Amino acid sequence: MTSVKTPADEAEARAVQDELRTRVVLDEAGPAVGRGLIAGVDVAYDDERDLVAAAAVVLDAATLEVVEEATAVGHVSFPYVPGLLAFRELPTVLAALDALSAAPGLVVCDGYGLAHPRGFGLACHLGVVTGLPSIGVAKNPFTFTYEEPGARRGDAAPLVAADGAVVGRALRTQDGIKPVYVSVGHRVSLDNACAQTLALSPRFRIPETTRHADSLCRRALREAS
DNA sequence: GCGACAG
DNA sequence: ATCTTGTCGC
Repeated sequence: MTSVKTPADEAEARAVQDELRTRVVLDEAGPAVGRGLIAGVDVAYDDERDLVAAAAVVLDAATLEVVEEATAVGHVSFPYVPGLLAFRELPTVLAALDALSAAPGLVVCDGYGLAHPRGFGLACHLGVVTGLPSIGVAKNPFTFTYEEPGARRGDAAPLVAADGAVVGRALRTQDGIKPVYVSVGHRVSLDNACAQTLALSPRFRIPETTRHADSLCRRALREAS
């Protein structure tokens, strides 16, 4: 059973990130591509009713078939503040992950990991509190910059922070389609994170894990009373 | 000081 | 994130 404390304010949230960031493990390669179980997580909001629904969908890495699904519904406990997304999403996401019958070998998050103002995005936070290998695959470049990668699937370019540090990679998952933004979460190398992302995106821009989790959390939100 | 800014 | 049908294209 894992959980995330809800900070009283933004300053406290940043302090929590600064403390937890020291626990991120970056010297492991991560699971082999195409083997084991991979979970995708995502959340949907209903600000009117103050609800948040999270979904965790587990795929067989070899076939990309769904093998298990879990959802959780809760109340919005923190506002959306760029850089503090984890405090808004993780409490419910962790509840959904806890409902799975078996721990996955990798968790794919909808957002960033190391590519973050304090080097501790959503994917790092999830990895540290669960102990599971994790990566972040975001749909937007946030505050980072990159040179346009080649036009073919698999082409990539470094994702760079304002200070010049490479914090991830802009990765083209489909020919001629806008890239996704991959960064390391916990216990996975950037090369492996990109290889995993490509393997999970054989047909669409967004990884199958995230696609399944996205549709499931929306359904869970609709069916929430 | 004023924006910009993952979801 | 969310408001949102049909439609253009492979």
